[in-house]
Amino acid sequence: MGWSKDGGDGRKGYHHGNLREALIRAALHLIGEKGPGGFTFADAARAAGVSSAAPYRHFRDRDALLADVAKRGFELFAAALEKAWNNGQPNPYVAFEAVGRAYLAFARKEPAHYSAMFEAGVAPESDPELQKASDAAFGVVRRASEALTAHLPAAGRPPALMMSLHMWALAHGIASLFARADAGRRKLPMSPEDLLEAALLVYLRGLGITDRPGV
Amino acid sequence: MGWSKDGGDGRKGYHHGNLREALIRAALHLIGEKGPGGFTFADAARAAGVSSAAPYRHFRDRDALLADVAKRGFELFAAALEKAWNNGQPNPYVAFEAVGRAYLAFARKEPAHYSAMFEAGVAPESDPELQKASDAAFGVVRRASEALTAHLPAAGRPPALMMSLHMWALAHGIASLFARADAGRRKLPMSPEDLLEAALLVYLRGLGITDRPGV
DNA sequence: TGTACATCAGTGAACGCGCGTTCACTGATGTAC
DNA sequence: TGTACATCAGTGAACGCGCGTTCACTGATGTAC
Repeated sequence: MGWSKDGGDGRKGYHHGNLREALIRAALHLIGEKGPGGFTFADAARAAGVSSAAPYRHFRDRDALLADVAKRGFELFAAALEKAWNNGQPNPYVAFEAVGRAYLAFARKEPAHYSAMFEAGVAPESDPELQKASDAAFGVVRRASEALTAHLPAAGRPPALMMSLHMWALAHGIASLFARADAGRRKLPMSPEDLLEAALLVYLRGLGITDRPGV
Repeated sequence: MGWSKDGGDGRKGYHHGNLREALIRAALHLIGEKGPGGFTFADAARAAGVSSAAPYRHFRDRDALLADVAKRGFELFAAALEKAWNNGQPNPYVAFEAVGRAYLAFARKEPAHYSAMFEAGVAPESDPELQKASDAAFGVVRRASEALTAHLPAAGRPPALMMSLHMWALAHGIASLFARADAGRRKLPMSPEDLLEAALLVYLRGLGITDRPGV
């Protein structure tokens, strides 16, 4: 709807004006509706109000468009996590919880980005920019883990890398099983956010982080 | 290969003999190669050495076949977890770890089943048998969690349902991110099994389960 | 300021292809008597 | 034991459809002078 010929996208007659952006938005819409598999180049062109040959001016093929969607997704994701982390304010414990909630919120609010990022089979190594964006997102979790474990006695301190992988996997598992938008979602007798927060609480207690440190 | 006309499947001339099974095996092979999206009814028929109209004698459509694959996947999955749990022997702690390893092993050894179960958008509620098989698999984790928490003082004892959801999400997250077979797999500086075992260790310590109980 | 020209970003027609699905059909199998 | 018949599980030809991709083309835009 929004992106056809007469939409507010700056389409000016023969030239679209911003077809690249319009195609990406169309892709997001289609992926959101039918999953990463049920999105075609031709469909995206149609949604953008343009001939089926036009997308080739902007993307090598369908996979190139998908990779671009994944890349942008990781950039948005990294920004959302970074914002939630908020430099560890007011304290690392509270900020870490906020990161977890931001993770789930992203999966729920941006299902198309999320599935392009994690379920479309796009290899992060396939594109340096994609890799970079993906690393940036994980980097937030990693730094947050480092901040949280920094005050523990060095002797039994867990590796921050390991902790961040645990948290990433946990959040991803909860998002994939219980917070996804499509029919595959499992029923849950509580909110995904509560489930994640409870797990975080137990996990941190297991690490010896028993209450809000610092301030 | 194995399932064409002259394979060892009991094909006897005009009648295939066991086309239903052959189609399911073909589907598993194709999903394993190209993902749940990249599998077609026509392809499955071809792989089974049969005309493209033949599958309609056994499955209403493509989705019905996919649902069947998911159902069988859950049945195998439940059996594998059950076997690993081994009635909590030699003790619940060791047995629980074995369940976690079995979870990852299944995702790795049966990628086609796994993605049909969790990533193909098949709704567990769509078929009572599918739902039952799915519940059975989760039931193993749930019972294992109950056995592990049984010895804790009733006062601060965590709900076994919550614990089992945490473990399920954790194992699923690790499997999805790091143990999948396709291009989407993330690199990991350790084995998925080690990562899961370490997380389990921390989590159980957080619950107050500090060492192997019982015996 | 106007004009000529290069470049860009679209068109639209065409192609081959494989998929899903239907249809009347027919070979093989099982069973009643 | 043999035969007639019903049923089952396939065939193969046909259809409409949408996709991906290529092609020569052309309208719009920007710029040198």
